[in-house]
Amino acid sequence: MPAKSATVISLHKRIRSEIEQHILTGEWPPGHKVPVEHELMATYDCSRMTVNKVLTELASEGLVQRRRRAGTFVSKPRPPATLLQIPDVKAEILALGASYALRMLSNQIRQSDPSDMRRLGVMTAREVLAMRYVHIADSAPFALEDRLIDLSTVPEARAADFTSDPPGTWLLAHVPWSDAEHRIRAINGDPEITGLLDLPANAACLVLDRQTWRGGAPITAARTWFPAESFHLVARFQPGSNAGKAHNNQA
Amino acid sequence: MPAKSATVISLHKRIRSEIEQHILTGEWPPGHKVPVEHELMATYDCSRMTVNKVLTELASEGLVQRRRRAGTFVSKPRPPATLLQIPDVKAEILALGASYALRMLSNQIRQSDPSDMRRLGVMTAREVLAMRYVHIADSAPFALEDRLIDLSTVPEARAADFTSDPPGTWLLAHVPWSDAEHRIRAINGDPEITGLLDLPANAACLVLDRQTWRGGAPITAARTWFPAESFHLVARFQPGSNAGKAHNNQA
DNA sequence: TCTTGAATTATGACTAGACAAATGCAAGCT
DNA sequence: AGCTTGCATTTGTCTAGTCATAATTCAAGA
Repeated sequence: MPAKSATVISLHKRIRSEIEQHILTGEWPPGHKVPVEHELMATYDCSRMTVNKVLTELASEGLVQRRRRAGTFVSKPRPPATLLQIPDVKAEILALGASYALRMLSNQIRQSDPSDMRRLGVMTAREVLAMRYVHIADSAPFALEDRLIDLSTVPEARAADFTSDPPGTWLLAHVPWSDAEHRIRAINGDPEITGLLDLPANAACLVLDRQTWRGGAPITAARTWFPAESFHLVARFQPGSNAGKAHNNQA
Repeated sequence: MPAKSATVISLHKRIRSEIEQHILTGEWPPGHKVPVEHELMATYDCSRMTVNKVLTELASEGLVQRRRRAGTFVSKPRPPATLLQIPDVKAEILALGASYALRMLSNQIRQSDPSDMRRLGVMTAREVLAMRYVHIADSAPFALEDRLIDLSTVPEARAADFTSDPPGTWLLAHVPWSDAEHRIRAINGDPEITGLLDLPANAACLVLDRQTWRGGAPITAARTWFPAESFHLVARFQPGSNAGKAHNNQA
């Protein structure tokens, strides 16, 4: 009988956070097989119900997937919650039945300057991949995107090919994230923006700022301009356990 | 020993959905005490672990709150997920340190016309409360709102006083919801809108369409216009178990 | 009256089993 | 080779308890 005294934190919480760590740090990448319940029983010297509780929780949150006889596997970074699907502009365009193309306007690897550091919310310099490109649907500009990727968090991005999949789609498919933030607002477009989107000067645009983290480390910061009137965001949801806090601000 | 054969659906799922029904239909209003675990054990003729699993799940999703010795209670409709806090414009304005006021432009109870029915997504006529008003922050227009409340779902709204709390705030505090949908877009405001918000003609606005349901029944449909540049929406979230599906559309 | 402290009660955590259901795999058959 | 079938593995669900912990209630004492 395992001693249970002196455990300040409950056992299942400890097991849970250890497994989460394995997944979040990338030590257990998507598709990796999590040890079966009997192994975890042995590892943590506890009963099956305890590890089952943990794995069931993680599965209900989508972090892992479980299949009888097969086992438990780390989920692929999921196309997720609420407003999150939107950043995959390529998938959205294809879903509309249009053809997708990417026009890269600029693309460089550089040391982060103060403005980059502010966008990523970090204090120290690092290498970043900075890009600006236009999403093209059926030969017409669909959205303009300005993106920064933190290469110290996502070194794989250095070798990624963004001609078939745009950076947002590539990141969704390859990098698991633990936190995200969206800022949405409307602007009267300035000539630089409207010009790239083939819009009349002063046309309204929907601007989506998106930032993601993995653990505490920044993954990417992106700003996307969508032409107004031709585009809107939809989100459906249940009250659920969303721990995220939402608020709005005046600039 | 309870028979477990012939149960096509698992026991804890059945218990769970029954309790959810009690809450969602309003039979167990916010603050209502859920039977203690031993009572539920007797009701469903099962072990404590089974009802505990159900109640723990519901608690983790925020539907109920549990306190040792006190018991389990239905949660107050929570100021919830992702972008949901935004609709409480009054709270947002007060949080900014400004004074709040409501200017009611129109307010009537009527049989729903075809346009109302489309907004609420229903096929049959019913009584609705239709309002248009401006949220005022420090004597200046902050947002314009057009709202429809389905009085067959929320008969209490008939007697509600919207001079201190605007309808959105009142609903958040009084009516639990099970589903919501947001549509967000930017528009170049037409003169009617910009006039009411003291904006130059053609100024960009952020438009938020919000609709909520309880069970399958519509609660309310609201459209809010926010001046661009002075306002943005922020949402932070984790990948979590958000069952909601999100997508975007072209109009 | 106010405070302290103990009894009570409900949840929280966990165990050590049980049987059911699904499914991947391999052995055997065609 | 391709197909079927049975078996072993793994998760899914559930039981009937134990001990721990928090918090409310209530009564005794200052």
